[in-house]
Amino acid sequence: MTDDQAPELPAGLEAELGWLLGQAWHGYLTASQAVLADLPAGPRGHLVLAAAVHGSARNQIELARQLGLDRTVMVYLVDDLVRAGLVERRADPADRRNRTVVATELGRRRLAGATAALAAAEAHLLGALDPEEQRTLRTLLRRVVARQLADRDDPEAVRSMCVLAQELKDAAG
Amino acid sequence: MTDDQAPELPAGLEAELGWLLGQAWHGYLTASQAVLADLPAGPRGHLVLAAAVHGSARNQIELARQLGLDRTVMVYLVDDLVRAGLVERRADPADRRNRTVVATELGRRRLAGATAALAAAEAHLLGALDPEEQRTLRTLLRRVVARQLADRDDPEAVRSMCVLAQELKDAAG
DNA sequence: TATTGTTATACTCTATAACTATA
DNA sequence: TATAGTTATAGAGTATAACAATA
Repeated sequence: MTDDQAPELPAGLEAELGWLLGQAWHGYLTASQAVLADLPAGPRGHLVLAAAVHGSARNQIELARQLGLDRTVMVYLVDDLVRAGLVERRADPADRRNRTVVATELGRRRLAGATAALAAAEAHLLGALDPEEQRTLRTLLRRVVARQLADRDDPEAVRSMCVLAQELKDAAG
Repeated sequence: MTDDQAPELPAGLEAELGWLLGQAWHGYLTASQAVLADLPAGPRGHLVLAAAVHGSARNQIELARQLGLDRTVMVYLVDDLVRAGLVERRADPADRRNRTVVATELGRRRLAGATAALAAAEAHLLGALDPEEQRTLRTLLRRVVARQLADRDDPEAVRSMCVLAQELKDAAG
């Protein structure tokens, strides 16, 4: 058992960030889908349900922006959760265009179970790291993602990256 | 500018591993696609091209297993790279079922440019972290992924996780 | 006119099965 | 029969545009 290192990979690729992120994401998807199979829309349904229980958004668009989803997929996700009786769409008296997504009592109970199951999946996924390292990984990821979200609304950031990349390409090719 | 923390997220979700991994992966995909737009098949084409240059696999199935791809998508990726003149399929005299994927001279040159461009994208993506932290993140991810790959061929691992998740669900719900 | 929610459409990615050629 | 490569097909996920209701 050489189980801590040596995933059989072409040399020079084992530290490839894209490959690492892709594999980690794929592993999370697989594990969370297996564990949340009985929840409508799987891991993304859990995300929406959790937000509904917390009640942090006044309408679906705000909810979509918070979770990094498109407003059109939010419709399908909420549809599925409504059909399962886990959330309700409530009209906003102040602005009748808004639909506030609120969790039902059943939704709250199911969220508790789903969160516990997801915790087991995450513990399994990060099983190679000790608790301190797990905290470090989450912190680093959180900072990377925070920067990303800030850049997302800043076209200048992406443009300057592409210009730099083109210069490097010209220099190398 | 509160730009280092506080991505506007429902409380309790900002440390959600699945959300963090999904956002990080999405950010990597977007950045790498922008920077590798002229490379066939984008970031995955780069992965295959890099493996071809390194010459670590004797046939397409071995290549697919190394990169964590399906053998059927490998066909499309290699097709695209062949059409662009970056790699060739060579018959293996010892076993004529095998196709060895080898890089052309043009492929080698394009890989150098693509790798440089990708490095710029990664630097931008991890710009919130200092070099030491970037190394730490890669190391932690590598260990997580290595464990995953080991588990992937071990059905017992997934099963035991699901059993534990069900127990937690029953206890919570 | 702008915004929210919704629907329809198309495109990509993925997963599966089946077919061929070799062994 | 088993394996490597390929092809075809269906499903999920995503992105875009268009539409109705409301502001």
